[in-house]
Amino acid sequence: MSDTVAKGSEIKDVPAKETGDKDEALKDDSGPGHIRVRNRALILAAAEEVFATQGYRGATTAAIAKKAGLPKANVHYYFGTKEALYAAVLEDILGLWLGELDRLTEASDPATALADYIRAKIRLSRERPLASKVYANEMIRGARHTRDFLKNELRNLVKSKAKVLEAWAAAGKIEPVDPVHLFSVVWAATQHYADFEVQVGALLGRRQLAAKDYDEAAETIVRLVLRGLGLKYRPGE
Amino acid sequence: MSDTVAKGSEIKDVPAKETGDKDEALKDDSGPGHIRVRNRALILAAAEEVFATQGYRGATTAAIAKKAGLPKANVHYYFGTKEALYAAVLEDILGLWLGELDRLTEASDPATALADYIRAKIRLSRERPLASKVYANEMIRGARHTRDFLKNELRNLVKSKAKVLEAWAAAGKIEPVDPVHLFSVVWAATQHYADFEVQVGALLGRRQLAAKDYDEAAETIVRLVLRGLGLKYRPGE
DNA sequence: ATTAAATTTGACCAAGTGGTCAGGTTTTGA
DNA sequence: TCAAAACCTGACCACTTGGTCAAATTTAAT
Repeated sequence: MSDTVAKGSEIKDVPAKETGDKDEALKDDSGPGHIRVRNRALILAAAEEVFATQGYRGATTAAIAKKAGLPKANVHYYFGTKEALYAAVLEDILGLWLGELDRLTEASDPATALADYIRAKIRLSRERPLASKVYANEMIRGARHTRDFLKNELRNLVKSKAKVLEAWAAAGKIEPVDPVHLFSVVWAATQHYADFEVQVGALLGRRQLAAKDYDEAAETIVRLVLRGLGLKYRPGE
Repeated sequence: MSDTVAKGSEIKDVPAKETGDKDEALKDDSGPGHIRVRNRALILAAAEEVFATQGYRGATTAAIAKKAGLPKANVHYYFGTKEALYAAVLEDILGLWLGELDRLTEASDPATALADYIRAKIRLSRERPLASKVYANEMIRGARHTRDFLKNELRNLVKSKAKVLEAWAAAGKIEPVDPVHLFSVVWAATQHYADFEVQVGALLGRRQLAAKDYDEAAETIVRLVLRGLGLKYRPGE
């Protein structure tokens, strides 16, 4: 099935017109390829929502097209197959995940860096819950499209951050901890507020989570993590 | 669509033959209704696996039937529609979730009770990862079949356990904490080892998680939670 | 033994599904 | 101005899907 993919690719394989060409300011207004850029963005946003709420198999190209305000054939014109579109959505999302870890450096203060990282992750859960849901769905289904990313990029990144934790521990700044389990707990806890939003909302008696809820969630997680590593945490910080 | 469900229900609406009739010992060997009990169990187990790994829409009744070793029409004979089968699978799972919370009572020791609860949840993630995945999928997709459960049973249970936490705090045994966020973190962290098993495995460089991994995960979570509540935690406990 | 109830199943169907394509329109660059 | 490239899209297709059904077989109870 997936080997019958690139059939009409002669038409679609345009120079790719990567966004960051020259001037970012006029990236979606005019100029050559601006239609491509705009429509791809429309489709990707629609696809993220449909994949997040319906799952991979539940997402239909027709539903994505409708949400993007384009005919279905147009979706296939830009992305070829549903699978390729899904891959493109995932690609977008993976970048988000890797970004925030920059805060954790050997030179930074453990308590501040960890707290900032957790708060940034919670902010991401609030601002991009759909991205988180697509990713969660992908993991649950066995990471068929993401296995290489997990085993290479993500694993290496965690390894490098493990060195930071070890350095902090060696300097007596934190207590030793298994980095994989620490990151797992932080990711699980923060992403929970995107993926299980409806459950948390039900428990809090709200239809939607409020800004305050995300803040309190972040503070709870920060408190557990800092204390768990032997650091001080003052609620009013 | 869902209103065209119970058409041939005259045939299927047998006295239901609930399992726990009289003698649990011979529940699946012989006697009237034993075929019904056996086949329903076969189908439910197969459905849990297919729903977990393929999502609701991705699960086909044909795949479920094949995994159960029965013809597809037989699946519809016992459960009517795919949606009803999904509901039955969820029903099974929800019971699991509510069970373990019994450990948290006002009379029990906070550190022991919480540690036991976390370890029990991790054990569940290890023993029933498919159930956890089906549940996670259901939450991500907006809890369409589970909203009442969340707003009633689960919310009330959390409210009653919140009283336990308050009592502990009032007695000076733990520091005050928002119960919803505490449970959210514990559930997120423990269920992560079922739902994101493949990610944790990739980070640890294993194909499958080992018993040791689950134990270390549990200890990490216990450590963060106990310390976060101002309780002592000794690694060698 | 007899009969009613329960179970089994191949064959079938209407409604989608991802994907294709030909022929059109618009945009772009020279 | 004009041709080439990019873009658009209604109509179409092969295949899958959940669900149905009638006829046959097995089980249960008297």
